[in-house]
Amino acid sequence: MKKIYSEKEIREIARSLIGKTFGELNDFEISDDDYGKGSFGYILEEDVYQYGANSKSEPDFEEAGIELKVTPYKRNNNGTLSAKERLVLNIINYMNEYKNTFYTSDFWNKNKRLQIVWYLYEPDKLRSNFKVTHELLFEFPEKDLRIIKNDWQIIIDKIKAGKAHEISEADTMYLGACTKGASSKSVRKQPFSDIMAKQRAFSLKTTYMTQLVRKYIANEDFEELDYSFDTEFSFENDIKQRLRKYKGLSVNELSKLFGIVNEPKHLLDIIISRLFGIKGKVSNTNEFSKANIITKTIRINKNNRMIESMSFPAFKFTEIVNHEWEESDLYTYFSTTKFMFAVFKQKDDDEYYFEKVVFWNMPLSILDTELRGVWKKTVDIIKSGNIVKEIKNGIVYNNFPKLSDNHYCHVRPHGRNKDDVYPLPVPDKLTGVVEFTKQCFWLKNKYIQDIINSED
DNA sequence: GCATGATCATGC
DNA sequence: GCATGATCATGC
Repeated sequence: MKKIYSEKEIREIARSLIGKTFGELNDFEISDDDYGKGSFGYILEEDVYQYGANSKSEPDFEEAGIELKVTPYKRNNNGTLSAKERLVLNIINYMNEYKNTFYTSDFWNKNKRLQIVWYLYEPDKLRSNFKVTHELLFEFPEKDLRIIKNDWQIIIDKIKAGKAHEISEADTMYLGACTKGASSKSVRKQPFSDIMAKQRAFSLKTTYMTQLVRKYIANEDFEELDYSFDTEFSFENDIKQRLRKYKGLSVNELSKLFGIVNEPKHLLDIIISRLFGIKGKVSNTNEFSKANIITKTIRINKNNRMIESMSFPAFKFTEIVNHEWEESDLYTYFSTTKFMFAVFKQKDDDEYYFEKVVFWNMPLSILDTELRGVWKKTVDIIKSGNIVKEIKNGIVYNNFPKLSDNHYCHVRPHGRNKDDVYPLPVPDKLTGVVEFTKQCFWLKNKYIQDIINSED
């Protein structure tokens, strides 16, 4: 028989879990090998709360209107805490969800109140020894809810446009649509296109969950952006609006305006921070962190050209060869990261002037084709050990995909200097070296330029 | 002016 | 000391 809990009872039980391991909470003797992905949730459902199965679109505790979630966090090498995963919520029913408004949606019905149970993930421990450490009855703060409503609408608009198969987690800020299913072949029908779309679930992004962990577990504070709540509110438009008044001001004028002395290399970055009226980096603010928005400054020279391609974190040769595409760092990075490009344009006086900001994320259609190809080629080269092409005048030429090979993406060095290396899984055939200058994937300047030109 | 390798500068 | 965003240097 189904048990009915009041909110108070739910909370009391959640509190009673703190300090216990999953091994202690589990009635049956599950061997450690049998702890699967969902087993901690299962233990709470079956052994702790014993509420049994319920109808899918209702929250776990229907009468109290509370959904139960168990989720891991981890301690990083530098001592900070992070969420280990996104928080996966209900599967998106493409055929129905679009008929709803936000407040009648399956998402809202099921997830408006979340009883979160946190456990500490420790890589060296058996899973049965993972311990529950914190709990929280979570409701979305009003400021977040405005953004989440907007996120929900972005996902719905893609379904309505017959583009459910093009939905990317990076389309939205806090509420993502992550893939869910046994494999990438888990697909389902969508209402306005014959193309089968990957099965996806609403989820709170890993970065959003990390902020919750840092706020509620580590008790940290973050600088918050001050943005307006217009009726037509969207975060991106609000940011663009407030930056518009600085358009046409030179770097020099902006430096004076914000009292920046000298001309450090990251001057543009500082200016952007000051444009937002914050002390630290824009990307460290509450909003940008939660939404996983990375800022990049772009300079367009007076001949209307973006000189430099765009670099990203270096990859490890030994790790990149061990991943399938969909679990690779490159795929993860571009399928979950949104960018804010701050564009500065050079005029005839050689000075750079603030132009605009452009929000962008990599379309899946390019990520899954072009970037995948470049990534695959790179992996194959590393695996074969066929890395160095020739050494001429002390310059080491390699076989990695070149700028001229692909309109979107290529590979180039990225370290302090060429002696800044990572180990190779296979020694280089030509030279026999067992480590090589750090490399990263770059996005081609012309591709980025097309993106920023297509706006405004 | 472009392609590609190499390196700088800052923050943590 | 290292990771990362950003930019430089050289040869064609």
